[in-house]
Amino acid sequence: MRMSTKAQYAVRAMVNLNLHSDGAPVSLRDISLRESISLTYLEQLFVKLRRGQIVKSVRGPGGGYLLARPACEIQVDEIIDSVEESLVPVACMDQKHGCLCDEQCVTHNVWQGLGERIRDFLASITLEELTQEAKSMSSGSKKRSE
Amino acid sequence: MRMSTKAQYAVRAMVNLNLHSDGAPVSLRDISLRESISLTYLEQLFVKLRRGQIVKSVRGPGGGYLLARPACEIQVDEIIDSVEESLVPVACMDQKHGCLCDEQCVTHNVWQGLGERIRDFLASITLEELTQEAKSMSSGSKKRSE
DNA sequence: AAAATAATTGACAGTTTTACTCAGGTATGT
DNA sequence: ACATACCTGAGTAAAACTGTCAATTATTTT
Repeated sequence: MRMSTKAQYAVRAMVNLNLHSDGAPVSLRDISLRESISLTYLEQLFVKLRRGQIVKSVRGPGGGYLLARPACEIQVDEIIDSVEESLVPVACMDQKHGCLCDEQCVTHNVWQGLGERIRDFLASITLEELTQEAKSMSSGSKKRSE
Repeated sequence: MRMSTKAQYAVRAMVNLNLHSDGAPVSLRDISLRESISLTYLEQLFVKLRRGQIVKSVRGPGGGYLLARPACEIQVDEIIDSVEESLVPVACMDQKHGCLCDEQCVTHNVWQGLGERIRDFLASITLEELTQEAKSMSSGSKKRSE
């Protein structure tokens, strides 16, 4: 079981974007420098994030990206959905076509249930919350979560 | 996010093993035929399942595999653990070493929480339950789950 | 003891996915 | 016009996945 680094980068980048935005667009170059993620790779990710209605782009000098919605309305599962193919753990159940395997899918219910749990959990976390946590981590001492 | 087919095969094979065991060992050849999984691939999986204390092997003619414990004491997460590297979704947190990334891991808590949810869910399902479900599916009509 | 069965092991190979880079292009502010 | 920064698609090296093959070891039956 594995989450792609693509998804991890996307979440990190979104937190960083939200953390350093004060109304003005944030350029990918800045995020790239701060998070040590290759600029061209970030560009790829943000194309998808834009298509997923997570961010808006502003072109030209002084341009960059803005949140498409308030951070409290952006859920982590939406970020990952934009960037990855699917959150559901097994191939047989594409959300579009449903499950193709009729009979032998004894274990189908297991994977389906698991997929639902994963989504529920990630949907329960907002970008707002993550950003707040990041703030308290950098300002306060190193470990503050527990 | 994706669960490897290896894990899926392992769970299917274990259900099939439990379904057709009546005290005597079940050979991989039988499981291979019934589940249409290559024999040599099954062999790979069962080596790991044996090391994971999920099954016991009996060599020689009439040999095969037996459950190492009663089915009600075998949890799905244990099956997957034996066969896959880790259930935790991201690389940075190996259960052995803990997380290596100190500061920048704003999203660390997210993945850790997710990993716990996944484990909790899969640990809540036993091989016994899956086998019962499989029985009712094959004896009853085709769809009985809902 | 010999033969047959079946688990056991390690090495290897084809394919797919991942994680990027590169080379351009397009829009926009100064 | 020019610099900035988004936009796009093609390409690529490395890793992981999904198996196969060959050979060995242990056990039971004859």
